[in-house]
Amino acid sequence: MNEVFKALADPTRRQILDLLKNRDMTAGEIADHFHMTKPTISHHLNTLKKTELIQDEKRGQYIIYSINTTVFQDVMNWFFGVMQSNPIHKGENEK
Amino acid sequence: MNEVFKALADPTRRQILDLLKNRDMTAGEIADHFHMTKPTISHHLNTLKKTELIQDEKRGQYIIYSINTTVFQDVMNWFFGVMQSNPIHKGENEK
DNA sequence: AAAGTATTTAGATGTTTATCTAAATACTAT
DNA sequence: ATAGTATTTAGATAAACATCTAAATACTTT
Repeated sequence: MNEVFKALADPTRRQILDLLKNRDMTAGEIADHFHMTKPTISHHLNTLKKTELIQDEKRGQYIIYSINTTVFQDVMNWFFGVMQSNPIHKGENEK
Repeated sequence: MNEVFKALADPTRRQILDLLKNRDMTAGEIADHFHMTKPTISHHLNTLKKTELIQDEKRGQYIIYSINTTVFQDVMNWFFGVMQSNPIHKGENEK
């Protein structure tokens, strides 16, 4: 879970997720959207893959990346948890 | 927005938010929950404050910290955006 | 005003991380 | 098999970050 948050902390990696939400893409296509070398993007893809935020599939000489929304559920749950303050103490902010 | 994600990337800072979701706390009370020096916690509090994930209020010799859920909305919106894949292309993952 | 408590600021240090270039691997097509 | 294309691995470097100790600031109480 900590690894997921760390993965999301980088703007390039979040942009990759934004790209993949529209359609699956090869590593090269993804790299073409950035002003960075392919090895750098490959590193970011690997970071995302390790957290299972994305998955890859080899097709011929290409590797196709796609988003995996399963892990997002967990992150969302943490957010919901934080946003539901304890009602006994809620309102103290306004004092 | 990038600063918010970077702030959330540290486990100690997320734990601070977990503490503050229950009740407001002084800097000292927060620090007592961790095996770290007070300056270190102070630094984390400052990072959270800069992103407006928390706010502080001076009361006498204490400084009371509280959570600010406003910013969480923005982060949540990003997540919702990523999780709604483009329907035209959705389903290609299963191929 | 002096002493005590709460918190932050300053400065230093070791670790992690984003990025690069160069080289390696893997597949395709001639 | 050779050449070409796609992608990753390895190794290096510089910047960012978490943490510490020591010192400073600010408030309270005697």
